[in-house]
Amino acid sequence: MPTSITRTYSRYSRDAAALFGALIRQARNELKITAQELADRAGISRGLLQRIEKGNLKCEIGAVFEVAAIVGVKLFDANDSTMTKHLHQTKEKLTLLPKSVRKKSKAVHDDF
Amino acid sequence: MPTSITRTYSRYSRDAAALFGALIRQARNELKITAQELADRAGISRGLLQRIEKGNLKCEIGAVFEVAAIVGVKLFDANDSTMTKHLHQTKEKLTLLPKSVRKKSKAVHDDF
DNA sequence: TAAATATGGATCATAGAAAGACCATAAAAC
DNA sequence: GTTTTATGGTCTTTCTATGATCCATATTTA
Repeated sequence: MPTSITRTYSRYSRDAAALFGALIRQARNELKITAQELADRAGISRGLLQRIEKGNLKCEIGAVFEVAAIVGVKLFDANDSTMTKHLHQTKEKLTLLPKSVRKKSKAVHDDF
Repeated sequence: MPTSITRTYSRYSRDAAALFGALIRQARNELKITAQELADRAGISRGLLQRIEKGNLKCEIGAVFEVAAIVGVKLFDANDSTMTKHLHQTKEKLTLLPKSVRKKSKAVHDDF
């Protein structure tokens, strides 16, 4: 076997993903929609949704975010501390937020 | 071209990933470590770190969480509202958290 | 200034994630 | 009870994200 690349994950990453998945599943159950329906709405397969809800770390983050957004589990809520805490300090991030579009001074340095 | 499956993402997912990547980059700059060094520590390539910092949604969530944890950008902080808010309501999630390990009543229904 | 280092981006091969079946069991609905 | 329906898991194929390597441009250091 030619060097299979087994990635290691920290405890924190595993816990975070597991909890995030559990939140999604809980929200889905409260909404009373089936796994198949949620998967369809997110544009993913039911199998992938299963892995997301189990906290599998080898899922693309886009799929996870989509599912989470649909059922209403959002990491980044406008009035939530997790993000806003970090937000008020820097200027770099302003270019990223949809609301405040800054005009660049001279050349294009940001590629977002 | 035989039907490439182009996935679509919601506005929210794109913004969340972009902001998350920006937070990582900001934290890395404040720590004054190079992209290569952070990538090495996370066990990923520099190219992947670049994409994470740019908010690319097609990255595995495990890699994103690892990087975030290293530089100290944590979605799920113990005393942070984003997670704890949802946490105090359900019992299902308790099996997931490292601290509170419940003993199952009879058979093994949970596979975590 | 020049030399060294860091970053952005592009290309390519491949390990592996995702889709799409499948089946078995579990849970609802009847 | 029976009949749907939902879920968990496995397997195979398709597709793509990742790592590696390259180069160009910034940025830093001497």
